[in-house]
Amino acid sequence: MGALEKGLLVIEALGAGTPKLTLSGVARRIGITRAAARRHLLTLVELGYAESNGKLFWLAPRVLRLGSGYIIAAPLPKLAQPVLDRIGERTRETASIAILEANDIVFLAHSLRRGILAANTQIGVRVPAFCTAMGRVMLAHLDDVKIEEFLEASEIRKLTVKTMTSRQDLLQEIRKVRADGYSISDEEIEIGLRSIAVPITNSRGQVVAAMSVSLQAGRMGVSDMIERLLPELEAGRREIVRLI
Amino acid sequence: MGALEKGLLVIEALGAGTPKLTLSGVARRIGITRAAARRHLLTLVELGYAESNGKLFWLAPRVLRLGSGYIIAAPLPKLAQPVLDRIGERTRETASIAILEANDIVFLAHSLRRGILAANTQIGVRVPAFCTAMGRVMLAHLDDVKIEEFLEASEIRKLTVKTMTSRQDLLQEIRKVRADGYSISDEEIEIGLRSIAVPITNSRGQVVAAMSVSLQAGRMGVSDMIERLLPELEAGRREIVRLI
DNA sequence: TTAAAGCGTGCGTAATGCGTACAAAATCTG
DNA sequence: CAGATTTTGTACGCATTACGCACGCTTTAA
Repeated sequence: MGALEKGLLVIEALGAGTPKLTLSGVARRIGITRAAARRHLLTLVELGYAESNGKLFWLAPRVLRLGSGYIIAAPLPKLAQPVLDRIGERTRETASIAILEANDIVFLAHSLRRGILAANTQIGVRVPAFCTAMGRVMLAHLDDVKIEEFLEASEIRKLTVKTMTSRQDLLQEIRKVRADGYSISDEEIEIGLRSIAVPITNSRGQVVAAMSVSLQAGRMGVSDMIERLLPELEAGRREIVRLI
Repeated sequence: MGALEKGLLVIEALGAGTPKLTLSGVARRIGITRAAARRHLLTLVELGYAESNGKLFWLAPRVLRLGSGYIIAAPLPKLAQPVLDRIGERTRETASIAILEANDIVFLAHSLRRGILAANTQIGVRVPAFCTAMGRVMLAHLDDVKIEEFLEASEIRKLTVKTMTSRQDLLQEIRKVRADGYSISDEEIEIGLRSIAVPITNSRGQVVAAMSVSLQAGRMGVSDMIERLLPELEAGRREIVRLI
């Protein structure tokens, strides 16, 4: 069913990066002929998923129905929400769960907020996995070959001066996470932001998500995080795994 | 290009309501033959947008790439963000923008949060338009016939005891909003939540979004909101309209 | 000013997706 | 509990759909 595949790729192409694209731009980006791109774009416009001025094409709000469905329908956020809220209340910090999608983590739920929340942590937001505690904790349960493939496919870039960018070091770090059972990102995403994360497994033991607590760097040091936040996360993790 | 159309409908069907659906269930819900539903579902599974155990089908995280693209790529949230932040800072309340999508409003951006935020206001979240200030302010710029059609198509239900549910009254209220140029929702969405909203127009004068300030009912009365918050919103509105 | 490269579009053809018809479950009923 | 009946999932031949080539036009470079 090629039409569906290409159409979805077109939507992804329009959603990634440049907001408005020309017909040929879309064709080039996903490697199809211009004629095909044209047919798909015109169809998407007709269906209301895209808009056009005849020259450029861009996404219409209707595509929100496609993605948001997952977040609404997914069972994990619902059953994890009370656990997140409790952790948030007990630690007075922000607790979140996220999943791995391509090279990014995607936030699915947060604890009810107390105090100011870091800017880029809202539901549906994507952050490169390689530099986040949640990302590493999910990667740690892959075998080394897969991890290397993942790192190879990732666009590794410095988000802060502290971001680890050597693929060698990252593999080493993820191996360490695998042994520890948790991961910490110390200002690697944003200066002033520290996170600690644990994996969430389904009943068959497969890692399906990660849960984290994030805080301003000034509030707690790394060793305190392990001592005070990790037990909370572990308790929450056990509870969620039981519910899944 | 029927395959694409039906495939997208299948995704929407899987995303709406029941998280897991059977093949025939999908077919029934969108009015296609079971054979067609089967082909589309199998393709979606193969492409990684859906998952299945052979009997039931559900969405895979990959669909997040489709919807989130719009929010990331849309220009409005980006250029409105500083305005929202300024309003948030000056009023010490939460400022948001949203668009109208089908029968709902969808939040696209918020001011940086100070204090506690109402639970169901995160980016991408949908709320029925008929009972929100932002929804009504966007509806007000349609003609009466369209508004009646909209109300007819909406599932009007009481979210709180204060929710206005008579289609007559709602039309009347929206007419009033049209005259006033702003709209207030007084605990119609959630007890304890008041909002005031103004429309955002593009350079051709078409209403493309709405901007609001929301607050806990205890903090400010309706007349104070008009007196103190509306001027801020108006100033922000002018600024955004200039930038569009 | 001309050449060249890039872009969007119409058209005949081959493959794709269509619905019908059948088999297998699941559900109802006496 | 067995037969009847509805409901569900699957295979196949045909018609439609989507494919890419080729053409004409626009924009960029020489």
